[in-house]
Amino acid sequence: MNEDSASPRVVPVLVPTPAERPYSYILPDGMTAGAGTIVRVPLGPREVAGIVWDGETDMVDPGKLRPVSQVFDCPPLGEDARRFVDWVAGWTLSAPGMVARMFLRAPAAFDPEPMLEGLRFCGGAPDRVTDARKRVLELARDGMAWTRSGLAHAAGVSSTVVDGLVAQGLFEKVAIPPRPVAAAPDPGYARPSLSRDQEAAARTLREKVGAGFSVTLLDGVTGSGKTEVYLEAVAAALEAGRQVLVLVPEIALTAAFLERFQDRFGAKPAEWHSDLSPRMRERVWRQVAEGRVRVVAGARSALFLPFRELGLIAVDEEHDPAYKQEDRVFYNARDMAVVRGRIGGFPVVLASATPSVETRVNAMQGRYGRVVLPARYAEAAMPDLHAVDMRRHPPARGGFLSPVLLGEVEKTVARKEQALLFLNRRGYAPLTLCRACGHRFQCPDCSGWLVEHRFRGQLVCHHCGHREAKPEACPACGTLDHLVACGPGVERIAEEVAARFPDARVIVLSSDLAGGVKRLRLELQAIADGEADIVVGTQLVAKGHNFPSMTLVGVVDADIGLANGDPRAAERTFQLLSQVTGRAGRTGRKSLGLIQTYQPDHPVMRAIVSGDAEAFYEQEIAARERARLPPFGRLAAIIVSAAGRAEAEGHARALRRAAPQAADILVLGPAEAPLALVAGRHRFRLLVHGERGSGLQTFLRALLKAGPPPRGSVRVQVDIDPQSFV
DNA sequence: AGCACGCCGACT
DNA sequence: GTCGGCGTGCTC
Repeated sequence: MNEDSASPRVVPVLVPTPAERPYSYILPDGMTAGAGTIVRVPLGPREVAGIVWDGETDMVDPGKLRPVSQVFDCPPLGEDARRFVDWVAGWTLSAPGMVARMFLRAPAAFDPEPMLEGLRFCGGAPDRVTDARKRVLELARDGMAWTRSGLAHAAGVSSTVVDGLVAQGLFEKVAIPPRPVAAAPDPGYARPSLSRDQEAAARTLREKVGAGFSVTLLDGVTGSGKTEVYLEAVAAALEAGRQVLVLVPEIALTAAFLERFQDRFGAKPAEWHSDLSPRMRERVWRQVAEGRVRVVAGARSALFLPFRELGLIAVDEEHDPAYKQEDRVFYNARDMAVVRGRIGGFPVVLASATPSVETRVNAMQGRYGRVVLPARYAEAAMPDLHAVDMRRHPPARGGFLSPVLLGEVEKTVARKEQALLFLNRRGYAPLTLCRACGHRFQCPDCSGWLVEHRFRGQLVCHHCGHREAKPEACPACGTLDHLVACGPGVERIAEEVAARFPDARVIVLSSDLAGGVKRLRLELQAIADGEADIVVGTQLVAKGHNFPSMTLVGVVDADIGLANGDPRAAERTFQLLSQVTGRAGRTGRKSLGLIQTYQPDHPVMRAIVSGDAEAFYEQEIAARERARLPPFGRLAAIIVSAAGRAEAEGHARALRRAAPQAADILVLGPAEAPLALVAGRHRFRLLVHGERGSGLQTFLRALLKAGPPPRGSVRVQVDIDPQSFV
């Protein structure tokens, strides 16, 4: 260190505030903290965790400077991770401190995990030898360290037996390192037997590992064995001594993935998702930082774990909208994974049966590599797919299932096989109205209808969580028993099915299942074990499960996602329907997919039924190119929200007026956001549409700087690459 | 993002 | 007369 010892050393520290730059702190004498070190610093009235940053410290009034209060005994955040924070902040127009905060999501993990208290046999004999004592000593004689309860348990005795022996001085106390959250995966544990196609794909991916940055689309239909293939890339990275991250859209539902991983590597990966207990969270975070965890399977936030030797990211189901985070820092984990790979100089694999248009185009234009798995693996056959024209086969009055679909359900159940009825709508009915006066139940804080959940007897808002008991009488006109449910949700479909097939075992699955993730996993396992005849579920059943005896998939309302004017609607619907119908026939039995629609001639329905995905993609890509929409052009949304409608609209208009001139960038709006009122806040939206290669972020920064600063309840958020753009 | 300070309604 | 609502402003 060549600093002038007379002047205090000042370090930049990124703290969790929306400030544009790191704050400066004094590093007290005797404290060392290089870039990446996690420290505790005073911030206003509280103390927070921050990260020592690099670069110049800001000139700041020396009287304001406060000292770093603690340097945590924790591996520092590496150079790559720091550049990643800077990049994500610049791309998303978020404050770097807010991005850094995502890396610091396990505060208790900054202190080392306490050592476990262990016991080691150090010789000698007890005063009296009993059976129980003999069993304990036999185990302990090898000189290994045991925990008190572990030793008692292994010997099949009560821990008081161990205590007795300890009291006699037969054991010495030793410290045992904390237990790893996941056993080490062994790349050679079970080499898979792959088909010729899989083998070729796996070889391509293996060759990417260790050869610097690359992105490869692994494109293969449901059941073609994508997972087995990219697990070979994982094996290669492990052999090279690198850590691996596998991103999955909804980790809570991917028990199946964990098991396949275990079959291949002899151990499960560490999991990372919002449902982890705080204790587990800390341990995973810490052990990732220490390099003790080699593989993490996680939701999008796992991208911000402190890996020290990351050498591969695989993004499973890369097209899934769940990768988009839309609060605080708006980011798409799939795209940020690519950035993380570029910074770290390692390969990224994007896997999907129905890739996003963006990724397809990137592969087509040669920016990404592409590996195709053409056929279903082994005996798994594709289901026979048909559209059911609801105009010609209408359901019975009050029902939503056509006679065609009901007939097939009946046959399936009679064969002791399983049927899945898919409807992407939770609850019983999406709208309740009064037949006497026409009153509709609306959320008091949002511009959406209240969804009836009959099982709970409630009306629920799916946007803000507001709930109220369903009344007997209409609150507007007071008429009793005249409230009617309009439209179906999964609960209502289950009711229709139960009435028609009273002896069938019906399971309803949606994210609001009581009992949380644990219960969900149990139910999914029960289905896989054949403990249900008919499953009624939302998109949550569409993702990655393997239900061996499922031979019929019925899509109750395939038109749902197509109604709005969103340019991504067709792509979304195509992906969802492909995924759902892919649940059928995964073990080679003859299987059927029926798609109920009022527009059987819609390109999406034709693509699904004919299996001609290529034609569909070509058409979608051409349409995007014509409209210069992503990835041919670039989009950003500016969302202005406020307590009052006028306030929000006024600020949005002011921003629009402040927009600088740019030849290749257009500002549209403001328009009332698709959901104008959420949780009591009114929202308006500007859409910024630029050419590819236009300096979109620079433009946005200039726009926000030129516009009035938000005041009062007004809040401004920027969403780069918005998922829904109406 | 938190957190405190500060000025206006229903209550120990 | 106080407790508490959330608007406003600041944090190296």
